[in-house]
Amino acid sequence: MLRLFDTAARDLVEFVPRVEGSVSMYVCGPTPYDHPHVGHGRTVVVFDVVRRYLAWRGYRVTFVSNVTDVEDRIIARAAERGLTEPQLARAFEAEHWEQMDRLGVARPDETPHATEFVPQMLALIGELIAQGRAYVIEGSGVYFQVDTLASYGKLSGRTLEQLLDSAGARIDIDDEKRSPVDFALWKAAKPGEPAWDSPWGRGRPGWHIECSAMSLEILGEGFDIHGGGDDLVFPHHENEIAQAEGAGHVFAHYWLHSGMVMVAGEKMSKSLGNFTTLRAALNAHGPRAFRWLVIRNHYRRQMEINDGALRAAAKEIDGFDALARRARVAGIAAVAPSDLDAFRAVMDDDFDTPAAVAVIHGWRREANAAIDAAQLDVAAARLADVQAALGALGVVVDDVGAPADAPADGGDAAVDTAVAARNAARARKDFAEADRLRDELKAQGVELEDTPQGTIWRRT
RNA sequence: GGCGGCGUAGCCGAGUGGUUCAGGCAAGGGCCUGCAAAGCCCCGUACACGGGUUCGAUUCCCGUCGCCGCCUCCA
Repeated sequence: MLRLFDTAARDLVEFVPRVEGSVSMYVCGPTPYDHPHVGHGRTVVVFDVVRRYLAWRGYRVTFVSNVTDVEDRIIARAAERGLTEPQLARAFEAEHWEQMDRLGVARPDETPHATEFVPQMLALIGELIAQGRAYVIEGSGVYFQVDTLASYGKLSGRTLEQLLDSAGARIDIDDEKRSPVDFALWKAAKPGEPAWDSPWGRGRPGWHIECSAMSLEILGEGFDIHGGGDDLVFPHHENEIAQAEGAGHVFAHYWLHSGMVMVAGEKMSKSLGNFTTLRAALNAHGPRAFRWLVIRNHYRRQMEINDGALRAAAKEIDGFDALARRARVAGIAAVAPSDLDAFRAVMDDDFDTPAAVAVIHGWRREANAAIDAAQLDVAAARLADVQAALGALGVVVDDVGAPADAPADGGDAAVDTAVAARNAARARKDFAEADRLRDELKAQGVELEDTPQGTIWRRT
């Protein structure tokens, strides 16, 4: 039985999909107005792991993740840079996919762009007006009237009264809105802004409407899982629910939220300016170290991502590579995994990847010990378990090190020659010469290992 | 002010009412090796603080302190 922590229920609940054997999930994707940072990287990896695990567990997964390519921040940033909104959005979206590819994040089955779903949004807004849950302010836009929906606040655990209490202090009160907590579904166009025709005048969508419209359009009524970063619970996801259910639709059944990335104890955010770009982090320590660090932490907890943590994660990955390497050298053949129950049990418990890490490390040690003891059949079985579990988490193990992390620059033949020369020196007990050659190679980024089956090398 | 989360050995980080326990990284000892590297073995009685419940609490309850998130754009 797979259990997950549903934000709306505020508890662990059994996962029962809408259609047996299938999972439909929607995860809020980027608003591409700036470089992706490591916080985005974490969220995307978290849901990639969820997706992969569900698929590994036998579900047919339909994974949708949007791009909100029309939004206030894009308009503002494009104006600053003297670019058109599409130019800016496309450039940052391209960077987003580039980094996700490096991380081994599987592309979504569908990637709806807000600008391509304006008709669906207009239809949803029309339904809300027809239901009496939205109103028009001439020259300003269309607003959702929060007090028409008794259940408003159910996801984030707030009441209308609580929201109104804090609204006075926190929200700029727009005199025209019927209530400060009402939010925009459609914003009237200002000169020079991107705009579409609508029954309520030219304008553009409000921030939340695109996700309601696109998720329902693509995945249909009552789709299974909606995910995103923790900071989207309110107002974004709360408002998505209001828009969908206010118009009479059945929205997502389960809500998954991933914890924030912290920097020295503070949330990483663009407004604080304390962010590390994803590109820089991946360049410094490699994408596998990043993914592993994310996996080492439970997805709902806040976590720190920094150089020290990434370095430690990289070392663990090295250990898996080393196992694959010595398995190859020992001539171990691939076999089917045999004992994945422990892995499945912890993963079924709200995707407890840190516990899964412990399980995998146990197998790694057993595999190594079996190689030491020349019990190759045992080693092969444990190795298969390690690789199967890592594969379910999207972690690639490479027995020659990580070419994606450290691009080979050729020169293999020269290395082989040097290795042969060193072994010749060793054979005649000229260890000074042997060590000199080894040091020379090390200076070139090549490390040697002498094994019972001969010397192997890898680039560091 | 409202809602929520967290405080676990040097660091990171799971978990549980009770004989042995996460796991990783770092440090130390040993085996292996010409020396290394890789690997294996050994080694740390930690659970913020104060009460309470209990035969017994790190784990349950209450309180205190500290940190963090959301309530505003935010992954």
